[in-house]
Amino acid sequence: MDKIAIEQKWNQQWKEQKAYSFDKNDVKNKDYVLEMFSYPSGAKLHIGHWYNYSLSDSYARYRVLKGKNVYQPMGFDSFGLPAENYAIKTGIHPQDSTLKNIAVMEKQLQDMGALFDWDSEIKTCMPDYYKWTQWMFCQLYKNGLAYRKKAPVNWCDSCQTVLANEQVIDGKCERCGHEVVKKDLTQWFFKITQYAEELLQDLDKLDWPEKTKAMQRNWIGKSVGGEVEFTLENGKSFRVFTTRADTLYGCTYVILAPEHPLVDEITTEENKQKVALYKEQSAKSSEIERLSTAKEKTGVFTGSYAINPINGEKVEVWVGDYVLYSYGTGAVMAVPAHDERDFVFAKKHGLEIKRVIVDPNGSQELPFCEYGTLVNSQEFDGMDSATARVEIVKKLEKIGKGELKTNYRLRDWLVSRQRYWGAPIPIVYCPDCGTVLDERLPVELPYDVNFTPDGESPLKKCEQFIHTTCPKCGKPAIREADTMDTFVCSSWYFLRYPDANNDKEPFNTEWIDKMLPVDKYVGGAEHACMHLLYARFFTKALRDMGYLHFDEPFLSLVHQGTILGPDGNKMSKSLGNTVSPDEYIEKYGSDVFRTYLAFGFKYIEGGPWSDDGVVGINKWLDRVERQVLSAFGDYQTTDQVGKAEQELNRVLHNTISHVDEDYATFSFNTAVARMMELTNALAKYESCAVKNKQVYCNVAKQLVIMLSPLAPHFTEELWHQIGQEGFVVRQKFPQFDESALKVQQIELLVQINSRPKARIEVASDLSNEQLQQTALQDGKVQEALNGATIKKVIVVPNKLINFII
RNA sequence: GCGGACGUGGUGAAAUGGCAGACACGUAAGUUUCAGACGCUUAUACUGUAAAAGGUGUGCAGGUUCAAGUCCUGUCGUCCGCACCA
Repeated sequence: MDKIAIEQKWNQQWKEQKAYSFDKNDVKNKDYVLEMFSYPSGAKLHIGHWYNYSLSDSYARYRVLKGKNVYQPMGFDSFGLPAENYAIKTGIHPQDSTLKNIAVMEKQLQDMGALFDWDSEIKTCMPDYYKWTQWMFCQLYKNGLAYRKKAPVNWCDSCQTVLANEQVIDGKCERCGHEVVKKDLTQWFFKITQYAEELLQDLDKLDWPEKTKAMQRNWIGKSVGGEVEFTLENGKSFRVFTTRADTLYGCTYVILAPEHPLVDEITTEENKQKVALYKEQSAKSSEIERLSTAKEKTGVFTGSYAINPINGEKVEVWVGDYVLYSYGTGAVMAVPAHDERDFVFAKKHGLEIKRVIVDPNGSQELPFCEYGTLVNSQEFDGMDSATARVEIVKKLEKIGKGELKTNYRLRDWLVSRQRYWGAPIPIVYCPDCGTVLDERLPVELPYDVNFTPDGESPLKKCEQFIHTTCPKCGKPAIREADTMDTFVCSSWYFLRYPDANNDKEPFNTEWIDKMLPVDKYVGGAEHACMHLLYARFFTKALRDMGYLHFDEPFLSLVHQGTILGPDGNKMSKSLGNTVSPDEYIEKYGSDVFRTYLAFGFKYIEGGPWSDDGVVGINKWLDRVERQVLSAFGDYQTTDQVGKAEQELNRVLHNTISHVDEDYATFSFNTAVARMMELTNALAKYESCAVKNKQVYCNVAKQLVIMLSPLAPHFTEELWHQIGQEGFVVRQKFPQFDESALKVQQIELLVQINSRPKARIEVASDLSNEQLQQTALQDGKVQEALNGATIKKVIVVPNKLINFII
């Protein structure tokens, strides 16, 4: 068979005759299989795309064979920085390059032979989509989940622009290598922190890789503790957050972050210069430097004192940049005896170190950071740390100096970008009405814009865009010039797919309540704390607004592994280790390539590219073709079902049960191995002089069906060559018959003291006693036993018998 | 430092606690062919032997078990994520 020539034929016939399409009238039986949509940055599909999309499609096809009504959409995440940067470099407009890339990728994805539902295709850069992305912004704004505030962001002085976090690599600009600094700018945020607890709790409900769940837990970073109020001499007060209130009696000083607003207020005259200098220095140092654990702990004394509320002791107030203003309260109580950082700091600056916890193991060493028993803590002496960390806060609560408190490391999501190629933020600034939401959607992104970076949003210089009228009062007003992070677009696309052509609303609530959640989501692990977290946040926020009625978007998640370059490094143009799928597709066709990707790697692990096995897969498919055609050819037949037929059937059903499970768990490599075994069994049966046509043809047919998820064109062609009706995708996955696995004779391993000694042929239905008798009669066994006394006999049915002597 | 995963032939990799290396690639020999390609057959962990028998083998060291790649403890190494989060 010319595997390449038949591809176009079947792609066309499938399309024309609607070989498969999702049935909207059978939603109860729906199976929403989704792959993370792609970013059309390059012109063509790379190996990673093939690995993700073709094998997820194999899973989808498997589910169809299992009788599910599979919905598998496809689209493009088409806003974003790469297209804009490409435009800056070449002058080609991002929209032109993006749409051109999409056209090529669409063609390739169609040729792949996947079951994508093209009727619900999405392109996030088109107004009919981003209109609703803007609508999402409006809903979040109206519900207090979108707000604007001044915040430090990544700034590259050389490119004169703000950078996304992803663009900052080791503290440097990805594009020019210039050091990135923090700059205070007024930015838009989404209040994801409001959902921190639920985002954490609901992870337990999800069938996701443990690692991904762990990463999200870590990212959300819940810590339970208490806030303690310290009063200053001037009467003002501030709070610190601590998870170790049990060590409060050991607090010998407190530290404020340099950005803490109280710093200037409380610094005494003689310390002013020193503190100002320190603040300036820490502001200048890069984030990387400041957060480095290796960095020396620096700080200066403000000259002021605060009162420890638990014992009235006067402690020094310091400023130190190892305290982060963005976490907790931006202030920390220092307990040098029981915290490593405070210990180092106290040693360096000659501050008091006071032990209040004793090591249950008796060690005198400091710092001691574990739980222990309290000392020097008045009425709490003798109490264990776990109890005291709660009891001490409770006491403070009574005197109004503290409360139990839970903190999260998760920060609100900064969504504004000073960039052109994104969805405009639907906000208008009116001289009279102030900040006004603009619900005259879409707020269209203008085409003619000078997007050369100069430190300002490109849209700011676009007169026709920036000048508008106030939606409230109608007077002239100015538009927000920032666009939204592309992660906003991808935070809800899975909700749009099932209702992609709805021009009245982003989606119909009743309909997506039936279509969602996604049953199987497949995509890279790199999105663990970004896309996957944002999408969960959107789902919960929309649920609370009443637009949908489920809690989680993706019930089950699979990460495909990464295909690396042949040298074991990540494929990249700069390393020159990229491998193009095209040459393989041209030489062998997409089916061989898909099947090789299935067989050559453990799906969830990936690994370095090697094409050693491609030829082998090509050979195997040729073998399959020969065997299947041979089964439907001419030979001497019989109606008898003898040993050979039983054996062929046994292998068939063994294959069915394994392949079924393997497809379900994305273990494509072992599924192929089992089908190779079946092919070998067919070859063996072929050599029989007289054959049972019915048995033989049936096995061949079932093999074609089982193979079809991996090699759809090839199996379709075979299916018709052997005179079968209808399309393969409309067949049923073979039914497993356990009784076919039974054989009359089995080979039993005889062990003596767990050492293998002999193998004997026995009937499979013997009782344990009969087995034992049979085994003992065997010459080799007798020889090995040599008359010894048998103490114990262990029988593993159909496998082995073990004599302990 | 914290969290997650992994460690098996020349290579990709298999193994519900039950014969480690399935299935392939590669390699070697044979066969088919005018020849090559393709196909087919056989062999292929290490050691040992004329051949057997035997012995040793899943990073390392222990443990549980009749039986451990698999379970437990410790240890070394690799990869990934987070990291001054109070």
